[in-house]
Amino acid sequence: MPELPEVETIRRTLAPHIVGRQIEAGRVWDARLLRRPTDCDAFVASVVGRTVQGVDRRGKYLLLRLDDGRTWMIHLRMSGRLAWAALPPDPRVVRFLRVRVWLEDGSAVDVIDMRRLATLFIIEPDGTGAPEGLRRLGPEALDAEAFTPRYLARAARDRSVTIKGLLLDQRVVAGLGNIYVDEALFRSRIHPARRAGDLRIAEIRRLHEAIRAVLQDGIEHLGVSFSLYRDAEGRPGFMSDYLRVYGRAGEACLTCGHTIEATRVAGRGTALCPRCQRAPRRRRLVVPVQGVHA
DNA sequence: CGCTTCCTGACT
DNA sequence: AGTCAGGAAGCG
Repeated sequence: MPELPEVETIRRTLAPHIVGRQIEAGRVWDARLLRRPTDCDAFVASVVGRTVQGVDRRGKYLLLRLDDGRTWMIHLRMSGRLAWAALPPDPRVVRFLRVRVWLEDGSAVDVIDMRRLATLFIIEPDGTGAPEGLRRLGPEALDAEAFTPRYLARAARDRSVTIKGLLLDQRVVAGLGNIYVDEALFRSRIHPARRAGDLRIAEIRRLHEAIRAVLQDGIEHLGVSFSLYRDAEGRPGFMSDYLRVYGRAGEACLTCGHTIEATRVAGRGTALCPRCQRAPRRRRLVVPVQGVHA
């Protein structure tokens, strides 16, 4: 579920409650979320007694820095939530409570996940135990030094993948997901099924700017809450009100009035305005007959 | 590179 | 009953 703006919002709302506090106890209800270590007791033992020194984010990964140099890494995937709770768990979500740690002040932090797709790792100070995905992450989408139009142009050059597929690849740029990719492509007037290598430099520049703008908008509006997403204090985001194509199939384009279309690109549900986002040139299936004139 | 899998729930 | 869902890893 959560993409960069949602994970960043969770980070900001969780940090004040957990940084500087010691974890006194922990409980795991579903070991399927544990990736390293995979054993419940071993996992609990590695966090109990630790003080959280900071909460960082890389792409969609949350990184809780522990005082022994290790890192508790959480990826929320599709339906995961991270919630700070000063009270007993909300009865509506208690059936989805998978992991809970108690802090020294009596509050708790819950990992809630209906679909059980979220993953938890303990990473050693030297990086041992980090998942491939974290190690091979591309530059942060909002890092103006690393993620530049020039970088994006190089990443796209000669690539036959669709531009949407390229942007969803976390090795290329870290933090984008299905919603913000569709929004960035709409704002830059680029059709998601265009081949990445076919984009002109002016389009790459527009796209780069649109990516930054839409992510900043997302953070400013505390993320998109279609159903389950909430920040660490249980509040929904209101970026949904500012989406221009995602979730608006069948409605009128806010720019030109044409009906927003739902299709499938890069294996994902995709929303676009067929008038504002010009379709890719059809690939020529037949080689044209060679010249007949002398 | 695209397709499948990991899960559960909501919707058609 | 079948399809789809905001993610990513693993397969061929």
